[in-house]
Parts: sequence; C-alpha cells; structure tokens
Amino acid sequence: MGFYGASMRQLASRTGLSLSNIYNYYPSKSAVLLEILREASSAQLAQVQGAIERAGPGVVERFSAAVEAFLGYYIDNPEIGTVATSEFRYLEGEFRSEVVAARDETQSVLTRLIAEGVESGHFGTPYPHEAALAILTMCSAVTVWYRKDGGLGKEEICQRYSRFALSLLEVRPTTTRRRSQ
Amino acid sequence: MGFYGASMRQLASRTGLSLSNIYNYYPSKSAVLLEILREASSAQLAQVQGAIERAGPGVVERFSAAVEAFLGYYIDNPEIGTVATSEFRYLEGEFRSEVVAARDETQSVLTRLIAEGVESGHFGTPYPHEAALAILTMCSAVTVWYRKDGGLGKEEICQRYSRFALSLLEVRPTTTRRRSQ
DNA sequence: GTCTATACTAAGATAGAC
DNA sequence: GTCTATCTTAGTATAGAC
Repeated sequence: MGFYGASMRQLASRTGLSLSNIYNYYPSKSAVLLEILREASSAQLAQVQGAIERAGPGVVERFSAAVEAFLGYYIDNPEIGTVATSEFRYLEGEFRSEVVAARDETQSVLTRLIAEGVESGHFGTPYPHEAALAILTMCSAVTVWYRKDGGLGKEEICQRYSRFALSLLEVRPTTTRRRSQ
Repeated sequence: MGFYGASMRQLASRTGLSLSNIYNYYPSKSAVLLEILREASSAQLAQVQGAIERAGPGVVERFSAAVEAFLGYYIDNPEIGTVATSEFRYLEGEFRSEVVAARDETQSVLTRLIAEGVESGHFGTPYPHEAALAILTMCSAVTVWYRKDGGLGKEEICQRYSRFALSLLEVRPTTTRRRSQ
C-alpha cells in the first residue's frame, strides 16, 4: 500500500512485465511514480480547463463547472487520485517540483475565477487564495472516503460539493438561489 | 518518510533507544503507529470537546470553537497530524477500527452541532453530514501545506477557516455578520 | 531494561543471455 | 525488448549476554 508499500515486484506482476523489464521503461521506482503523477495532474488540469470552457459565460457557472470537474476526476479515478493526493510527497527534487507546479496551476485557475467573481460582486469572500486551497483540499479528500458502492453517486456528490464551494465563497443571495435544491 | 519510510532503526536513533529495546515496549512496528494514532485522535477529540464546553452558549459559538480547536490541533502538532491524516490507512484489522472510531466520534460531534444549528435556524445547509465531513477534511489538509515560518499564523488561519466553515453551512445573515472581518 | 550481534526476509536494481 | 539469475542493501524482528 502506498509508494513504499508497493514493490516493484508487485508492479511487475500487475502489469504482466517481468521485474527487470520495467527498468527498460523507467530508470527507477521514483520515475514510475512521477509518470503516474504527471499523467494524473495534467489530465485533471485539462479536465478542469475543458469544463470551464464548456460552461456558461457567468463566473458562477464556470466556477461550479471547475469544482465539479476537479472532484469528478477523483471520483472517476479513485486509485490514481489516492496516489496523487497522498504519495506525491515521496517525490524529491525536481520530480517533486514538476508535480507541485501542475497542482499549483490548478489552484491558480480556481483562484483567478474566485477573484473574478469577487470583483464582479458575485462572491463575498475576503480570502480568495485561501478559499481556493480550502475548496481543492476538501474535494481531494473524497479519495479517502468515497466508495463506489456505498451511498451517493457521482452526480450528487459533485452537486453537493459545488454548493459547499459556492457557499464557502459567500455567494450573494441573487446568485445563490439559482443552484439551491 | 511515512510509515513504510520510517524504519525502526531511525525510530530507535530518534528516541535514543537501541533498536532492539523498542521491542521491549512495543511488540511490532504497527503497534508503535497505533500508539501514535491512538494518542493523537483522543487528544484531538478531547481538545474539540473542551473547546465546545468553554465556548458561549450559542450554537454558532460552539461550532466555531470546535472547528478552531480541530484545526488548531493540527497546527500545534504538525508532524503527528500528518501521521494521523495520511498514515492511518496502513493500520489493519481492529487496530484500524479503533482509530477510525475515534475519528468518527469527532465527526459526529460536529454533525450534531450542525444539525442543532439547522434546527434552530442558524444554519441553512441541507446536508449536515456531508458538510461535517467536508469541513473536517478541509481542516485536516493544513498538515499538507502549513509551514510555521511562512505566511499566516495560527490565529489567522483558524479564523479564516472557521469563517469558511460557517459560510459553507449557509449561515443566516443575522448571525454571519457577528464574525465577519 | 538495556545492549550487541545476528537471523531472516524482501526490497531496488543490475548482469548478461536470448 | 524480454527474460532468469543474482547482487547489494536495508528492513523487521529475535537471541541471548549483562
């Protein structure tokens, strides 16, 4: 379990390759982890940006779409999401920097949306930056507790969490009601 | 780093004991982890409950105090907080159940407060249970990014996050203003 | 209760044949 | 590109003296 918990031998047997053959593709175990995280973080970022583009013109719509896409990625990719959220700290040096940069990019996309919403009077939060962080981490945590079989489906969870996110931003009454219930 | 990353040899050198002497106190490495998590989760729960008791009579005051105490524990105990949030999944069987139970207890304390606030009309959220989870996980994440030296101090972070938490619950205007700015 | 020495196992990684 | 066999290191845990 986890990065140290998963051995290269297990990895070999899961992929069908022999142990040593993995080293023809990746120079080290860390490189394998990097590849996974690199893939995951860029896919998630792309999903978020795509959702924003497809969303309606209003900042509230775009923000909600971004949150739902971010959360949806974790729900659709639970294993990889777990790795992304809890294993990236095992990377070192520039490996780590690269993944952190992708993560920061996602955060800054959200921060900009929030700042825009504050400017236009849709959001009332005095702390756009911290709010973005709080929202992202709140969403990331679904990888810890979400189980496909039990309870809520993807749609419901995404709706509830985007409502949480909007509320957290202190949405002004006129825009809030649009999404309630 | 992490549970698998920390060897018994490192643990020995940090504590000043010899490697083998640890086994006079704990039967296995898992038992050491359990002890840490057990200690942490019960201390945090106690801190939350104490804060609730010391807080004013209003549900908003008690809720805010609970959130700030929960978050404050992580800020005061960053290393142990990291272990508690990201390493408990390495426990197995009843070891795991025990720690999960303590965690659930904290969550249910918060859920009850939220439900009370909803009942009394202070909070408007339709999802008390999920809101409690979202708030706790949002707070837990400070262990990932908080650095003592950089940026905000404990007080500021606790205030901002308890404001986030209250907003997320869709606090009614009359009570919200009491805490803003 | 504390130590040194060591057993045993499994890890990451490599050599070298095919 | 793929394998088997192996090297080297480091891990958890134990034996047994003091």
